[in-house]
Amino acid sequence: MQRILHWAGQTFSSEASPEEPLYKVLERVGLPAGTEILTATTNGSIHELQAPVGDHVEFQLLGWDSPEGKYVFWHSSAHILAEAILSFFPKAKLSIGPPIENGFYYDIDFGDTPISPEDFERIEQKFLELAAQPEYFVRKKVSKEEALSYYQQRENPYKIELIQELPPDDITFYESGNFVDLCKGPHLWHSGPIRAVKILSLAGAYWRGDSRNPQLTRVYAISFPEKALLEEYLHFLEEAARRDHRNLGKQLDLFSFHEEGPGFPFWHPKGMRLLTALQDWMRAKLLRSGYEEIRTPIILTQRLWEQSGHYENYRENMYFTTIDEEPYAVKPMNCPGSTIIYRSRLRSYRELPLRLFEFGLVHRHELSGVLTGLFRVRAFTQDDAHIYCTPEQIEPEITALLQLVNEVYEAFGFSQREIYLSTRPEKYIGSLELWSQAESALEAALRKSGFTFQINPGEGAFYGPKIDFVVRDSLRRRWQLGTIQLDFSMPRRFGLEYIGPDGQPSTPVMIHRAILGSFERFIGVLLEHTAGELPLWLSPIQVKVLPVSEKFYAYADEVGKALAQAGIRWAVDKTDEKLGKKIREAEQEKVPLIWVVGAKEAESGTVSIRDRRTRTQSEGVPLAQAVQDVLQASQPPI
RNA sequence: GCCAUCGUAGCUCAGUGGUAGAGCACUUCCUUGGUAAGGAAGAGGUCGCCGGUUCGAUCCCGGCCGAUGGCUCCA
Repeated sequence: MQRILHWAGQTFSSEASPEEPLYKVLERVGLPAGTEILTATTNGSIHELQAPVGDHVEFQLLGWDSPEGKYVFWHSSAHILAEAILSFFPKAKLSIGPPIENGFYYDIDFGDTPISPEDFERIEQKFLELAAQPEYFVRKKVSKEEALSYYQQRENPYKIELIQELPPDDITFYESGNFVDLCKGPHLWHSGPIRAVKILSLAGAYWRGDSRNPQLTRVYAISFPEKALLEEYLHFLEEAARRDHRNLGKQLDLFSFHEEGPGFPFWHPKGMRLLTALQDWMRAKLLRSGYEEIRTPIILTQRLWEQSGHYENYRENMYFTTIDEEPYAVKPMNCPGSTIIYRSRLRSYRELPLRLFEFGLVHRHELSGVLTGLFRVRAFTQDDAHIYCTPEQIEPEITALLQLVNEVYEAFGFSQREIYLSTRPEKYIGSLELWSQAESALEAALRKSGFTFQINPGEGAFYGPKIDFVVRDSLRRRWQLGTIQLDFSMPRRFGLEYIGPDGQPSTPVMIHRAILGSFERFIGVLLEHTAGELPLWLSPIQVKVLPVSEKFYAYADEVGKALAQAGIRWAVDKTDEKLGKKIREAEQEKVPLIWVVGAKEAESGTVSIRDRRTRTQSEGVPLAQAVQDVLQASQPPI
């Protein structure tokens, strides 16, 4: 039978019998089987190189560049890692070891002899020795009894549990070297291409992700076909660490965290300048887009949260207090407050859509172990809004919202975006008719706006479908920011109504939406995206004035006054240091514009500008013109 | 909350069973300087908190607090 192979844009063909393994076919036509070519797909599913070709005709051959190649590569690496670990920890019990987005892990019960980071080096060395032999991955079909008795001998309850849940006629072991593991595959033909490995970290992980189960040790690692690729990856990790917003927050004196309030950020003066610049911009933009601003109380009576359903479903994450012997709760969300304003008087259909936004400060009790800088905090300010509209208005509202979201992300240079539409889950409230109307409105709006999006079937909230927005930063990391959620539940729970043209009351649809998500988290993302080099319009200090010596303080103050009058954020450095030192400090502060003033400038009423963004200098710019230039350059995007 | 690792000066970190150090920052003095660190002196720590072992603990042990990496990527 004739087989067709696709590799690197070329097509090859060869005769092969069904029993012949795929790698033999490759070798016959002179392709780099098992070195550059790691695996293959046929009809969209992975076909191992060592597997007989069977009656498949067409094969797409895949290397390191493909997700499937990496998947197989890392899956096999997990086996080698387990083998290497077992050589030092013979009593360790394996559970599962899958490939992940960046590398792979293995969850292992180390019993009484725990692994520590000091063991990493010798395990890595052992790993490379094993991989270099190389080890061939051999698939073996075994009976359920065989499989069970193998792991009963080794007293491994995890594998036994897994086997018991498997169909009896579809259990496979993979052998590689002296190592055997229960595994469905697929794997590399052999370990030869695995030439570099790094054990990254240890973490606790519950067996099957359930906190009632025993906790295993998860060993994270990553492997590569070239040492240079590992180096590159380690550089990426270093760069990510350099951009860590927690470090930048400290270095740039923006915010801090303290034992006195774990998970509650303290905003310093420069951080507040950034936060308010961001909020001012957002506020102006929303007011221009047909929104009205509201503010609702932080503490509200517990009865309200019982009515909204939060008390029942979200109590674990809420803070409670007592006022005049009555139970109250600190708001974890802004929506109930918004509905109170909605129903504060009778509403007409003529008012809809009613768009109310609130920069709402919410408090949520997050588990202590999940707190992470500004990314996961216990108090944050959402750029929240609630749109009350009729079912017919959903589509135009979503269309307008998509445009708004687009403009906002574009303003920060988040040009790579992913959009997800989540549809009706199994458990839902509201009528099927309303759901399908809403889902098709969301989809129609997305299509009309020309955005590419993915559908996550059944992933919507029980109270309505939603759209989620994910951006990629300059290091290509993914961040979920905005969300648009339709809500059929809350308007009913709170008895919201509007009077229609026929004089009869109807229930509005509520759209919850946040674009940045929370200002705190967004600032964290923005700091990592820009490595702290914020755009001029957001910089806490836009211009730093550096007098060459004490003699020019008076002129520096004059310059500062001009900046202040123009509404530009500025600072002057009056430390007793030489100019070089002041420049260095200002550069490390990541100030976009440095204005040097000395004898020449004072005399001629000019400034000498050092621009961080263009790495250029221009001397003798008249003060008035320099101020105008900054004003113009610091205009926020639309 | 659970697991692992960590917690020494404002920051970054070194160090030891016999009550502690560096660089930067800070204060003072000298210096009045032209595009990424001028010089000198000084001040600053109950070595996260509580308890235990010890003649003696920052160091060893336990608990607590906080931080970091993880904890629905399922053979």
